[in-house]
Amino acid sequence: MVARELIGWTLRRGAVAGIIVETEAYADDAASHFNTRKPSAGALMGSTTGRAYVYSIYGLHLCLNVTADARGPGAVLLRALEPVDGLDVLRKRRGQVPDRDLCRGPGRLAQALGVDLSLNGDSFRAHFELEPPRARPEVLSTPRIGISRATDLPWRFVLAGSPHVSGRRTMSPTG
DNA sequence: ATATCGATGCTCT
DNA sequence: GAGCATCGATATT
Repeated sequence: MVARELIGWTLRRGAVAGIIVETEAYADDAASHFNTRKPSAGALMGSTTGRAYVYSIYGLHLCLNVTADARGPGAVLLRALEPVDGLDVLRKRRGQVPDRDLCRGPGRLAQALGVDLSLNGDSFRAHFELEPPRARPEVLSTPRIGISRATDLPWRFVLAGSPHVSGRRTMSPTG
């Protein structure tokens, strides 16, 4: 699955870069915009590869996806990065938040990268650059977050042990 | 530390 | 008119 293989890659946009530490896969399942937003998103997810799919959610936030076909419709939602370059730009765009939260969560990530709706449908490579990981990262899979359908599918992928993944922290601090 | 809740606009029915 | 692939602030332990 493409979403899994993207973990550990470095995503660059201009002076800003971060390691992809969290993704989710959407295909032809009940939670996917391929089904729930069929007229607008369906065509993009169903018949393109390597394009940006950007949408607004809850009227306030944007989310960034890459369309990718794995013998069927699909897209990968980029949920979190570990910032590695252009921290000053990220802080400027995100405001006064802890560095850990600069790109932790899909809405934050989109804001930190300066993503806007005009990118929707463009070639992903026209706006972003991807560098492969040096070593093979340890990847965990979990159910997806923030959806109410098809919650049983383990299509969320995270870099093991990364403090930059989104979601509530349930672990003790002494680690 | 966790739990709850409101904001706000786009898309589909 | 309803429902979101969310975030940040507030209230409570």
